[in-house]
Amino acid sequence: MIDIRFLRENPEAVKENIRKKFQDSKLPLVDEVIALDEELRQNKKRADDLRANRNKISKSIGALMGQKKFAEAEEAKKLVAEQAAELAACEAKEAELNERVTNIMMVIPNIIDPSVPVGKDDSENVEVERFGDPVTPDYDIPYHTDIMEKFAGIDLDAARRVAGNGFYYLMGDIARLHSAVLSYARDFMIERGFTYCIPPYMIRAGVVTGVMSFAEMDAMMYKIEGEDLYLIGTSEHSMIGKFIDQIIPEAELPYALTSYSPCFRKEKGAHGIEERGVYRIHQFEKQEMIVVCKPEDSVVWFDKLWKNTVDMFRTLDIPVRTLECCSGDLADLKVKSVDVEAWSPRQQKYFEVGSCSNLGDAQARRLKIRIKGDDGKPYLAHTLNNTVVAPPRMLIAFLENNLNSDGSVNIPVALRSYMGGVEKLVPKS
RNA sequence: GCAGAGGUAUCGAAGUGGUCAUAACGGGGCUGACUCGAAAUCAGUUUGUGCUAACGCACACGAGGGUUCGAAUCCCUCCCUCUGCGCCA
Repeated sequence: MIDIRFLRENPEAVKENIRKKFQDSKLPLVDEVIALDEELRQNKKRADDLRANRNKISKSIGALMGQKKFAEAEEAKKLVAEQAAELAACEAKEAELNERVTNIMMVIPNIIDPSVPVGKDDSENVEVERFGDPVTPDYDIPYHTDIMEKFAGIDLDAARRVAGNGFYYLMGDIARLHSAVLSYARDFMIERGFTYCIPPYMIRAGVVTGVMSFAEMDAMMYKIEGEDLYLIGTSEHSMIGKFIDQIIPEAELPYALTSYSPCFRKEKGAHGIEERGVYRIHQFEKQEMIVVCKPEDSVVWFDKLWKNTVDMFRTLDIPVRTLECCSGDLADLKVKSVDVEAWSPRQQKYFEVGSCSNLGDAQARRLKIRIKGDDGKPYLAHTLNNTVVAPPRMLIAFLENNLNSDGSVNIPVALRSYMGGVEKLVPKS
């Protein structure tokens, strides 16, 4: 959500931004919202004047009653009654205009960073940098569930009976590997100065609508029957929700937090939920990082954030690359975003394991996350978020890249202390 | 889950239908005076949002409705906190 004052003063810049995102159908909304906003302000002025007048008269009634001038008080009451209908009409109009303006502002995309490459869709995303050699071994890399099954590490049949498609049982060494990766990722981020958090895994509707659009909510969120609660789709939801309506003293910033949570997603309409395995599933776990900072610091934080993920994957001997989201593929709330992708030797391509986003002040404006400056004036914060690691999807990359020709899986040095000291996992069959 | 008490600015807290609402009183913060400096003392200052060229005006007393000329105050619904009892990892 952008500042309507900015839109009012720079309609051409907002239109240019819409064109860059290939959303030309939204172009008329700019002039429409300017006109509606003008009408809203005029209407508001009139309503304010009517309220001011009513307040004035009401106050005088109090004085008249005190002096026992009841007849005059009755006269004054009539004056208020005369304008009551107009005020009611104004207030109804105000509410309606307000809603229309907000609805439009919600779909006007955030102003993208000048560095974002212009492109129509995900096919035009731009590889930024590769880290590590994407090696292709001379032996076959099996499908990830087949690797897991060699370790008696996954039971999808039982999961389907118990919960349906999109769920999994991880077992034995594979389950331990899953927990080890999360524990390692947690400590990795703590060492880099982030504060570890465990947030609520359910949030109220009021928080949900604050952190995502209605369409996203419908496609992603599971609702608890009979309660005003939703299962979180990522800890970002409850972590950003933590700051709703807060005015944060400047001295406390930045908040650099790393949070763990299970994530629940309906994946309604998403491609791939039918695919066998743990690539796209209804439930997974994630170590996340989020930053709330001063506006001038968000650009620097953005680079620090994605580098953390790259570094973490490199310590686990997984080749990765960063892929910059082009203008057309960038979600409307985001200023800039890069995906971290891991190399899949089986598929001979990189696939997404994390996403780093700078939301600018758009999320803060919706959620009223403000900073109190030294001069006492509050201003909007900037927010960022990034995936540290999200297993079990991450295990696909881990297993494929650390698999040996004999079917054993290397445990990188960094992870060994979390795996009881073993250097490699040897299959059971 | 039941019963009782409560939710007012940065904190504590008064206000229970109008002349006590930017909000008493107290603490804290900031500015200044005194001081070599500090403490103490004294004086001033200290909510947010929207609209306005400005003066100002409006809105907000947990949230949302209602009654009223007028609501922090009365009524309804919901949320949260505390205390006790019950239940429970």
